[in-house]
Amino acid sequence: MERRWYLSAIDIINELPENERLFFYQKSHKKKYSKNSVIFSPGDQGNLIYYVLSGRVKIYNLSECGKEIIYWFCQPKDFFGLAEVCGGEMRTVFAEAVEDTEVLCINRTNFEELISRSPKIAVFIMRILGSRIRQAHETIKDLIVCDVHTRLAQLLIKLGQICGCSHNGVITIEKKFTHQEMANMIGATRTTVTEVMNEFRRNGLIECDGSRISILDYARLVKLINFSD
Amino acid sequence: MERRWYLSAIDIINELPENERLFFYQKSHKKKYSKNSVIFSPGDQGNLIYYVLSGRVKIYNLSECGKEIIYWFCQPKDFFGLAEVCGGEMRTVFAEAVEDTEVLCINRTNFEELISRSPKIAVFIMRILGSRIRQAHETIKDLIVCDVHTRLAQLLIKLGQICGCSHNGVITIEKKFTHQEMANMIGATRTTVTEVMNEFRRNGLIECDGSRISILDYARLVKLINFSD
DNA sequence: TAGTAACTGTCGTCCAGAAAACATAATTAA
DNA sequence: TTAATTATGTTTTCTGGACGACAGTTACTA
Repeated sequence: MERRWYLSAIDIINELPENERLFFYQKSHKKKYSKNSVIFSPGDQGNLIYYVLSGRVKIYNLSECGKEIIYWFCQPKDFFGLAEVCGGEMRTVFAEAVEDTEVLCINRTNFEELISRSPKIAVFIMRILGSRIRQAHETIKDLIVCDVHTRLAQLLIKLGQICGCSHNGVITIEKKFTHQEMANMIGATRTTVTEVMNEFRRNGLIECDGSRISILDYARLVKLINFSD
Repeated sequence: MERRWYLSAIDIINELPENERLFFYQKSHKKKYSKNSVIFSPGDQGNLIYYVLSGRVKIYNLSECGKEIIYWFCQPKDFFGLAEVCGGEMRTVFAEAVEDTEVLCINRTNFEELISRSPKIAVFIMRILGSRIRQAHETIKDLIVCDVHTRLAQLLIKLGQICGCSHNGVITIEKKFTHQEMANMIGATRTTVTEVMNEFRRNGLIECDGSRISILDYARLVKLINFSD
């Protein structure tokens, strides 16, 4: 199982040789976005790559009827906005700061210069893109073959891996995701998520206390995934 | 709307400067696969990139219960196997020749050498990867918000764009896709696809004659998509 | 040229989960 | 502190489309 789900697979900046790292910092500039502000929207020209320094960014889309589909959340050390930059294509998704967020931006020209100076970066970026493709494929598969129970169990496990703290067997997810957000991550309705969460709780798989979710029985949650479908 | 759907967005080889193209040919070697042979499977080490010369390759996955999920078909001039190569990761999908197929292969080392000689190639490849990500995201959205009618209408339009011939208003898809294959492309069952195809036919949207599908009323098919959801 | 295999057409049955509609917390703002 | 949001809990109805089961067609292949 891949560790960092919808996130980039590697902390590229810190794996870079010293001089490339410096060059990256030189060529990028810092920007700040306050909570709930939109960083880019579908239709915008995709000329910037973003690297998260602090905060959290939601990558999502809206259907014609207003339903939100969340593809992933970006945390510090993640890149976003990569997919459209090389062709200068239009954005097809929204990026929105869900907390006050600081990012580094680098524009297309500088990015391409960076690549030509250090092909190693290109390879890193391709790894990130590759990992995103694999993730998206897995999501497609899950939407087709798994029911909501399974998708939610999977989501909990993934969230646990990304932003959970393990403490004698119990994994606690501190960052609060609302049922609505979880629903939008797995393509379900809020009500169904509420129901299934409570079912999981009644069965002793998880425990919810206001601001956090605890995975009590990781093993059984995993089993739930494998024996579905 | 993007023209070349699940396919790569550009004919990279022929956009390349002469000497890089030659270098590409030098460093790659030709392989042949007969119809129905598997090129790679999940779990294989992903050390090769493939470029299709002739034939057709299906990129797909199988769920635990044996259901096939088709991500795309590769045609001549398409790359596949890109996503795992830069990290040398394991394959997570199947690639299978659905016709007798000839490909050029290039291994990781040579590929990285190629990139370092010509950063332009890296940019091209990133464009392909980016386009795949966008496509995958659209598929995810469609699975979540659209019903089978809409997804099938969309599929027909896309197939028309990729392998259709236009002839005074009628777009004919010569390449035969079975209902089962179409179902596996949109995450539906074969029976439902059969039913909806017949409904489309009864409504004068399409016409099926043995080996080909004709789109009679493209405009109405498009309208069907936009007024759903 | 039959015989088998792979597609297509059509029907019932059934159920996961969407949709709608409220009631009740729990936060946030003012 | 109180109003106004925003999040959760629950129940009831309704339906798209999966699933299973066959019969009829077309197309390989031997």
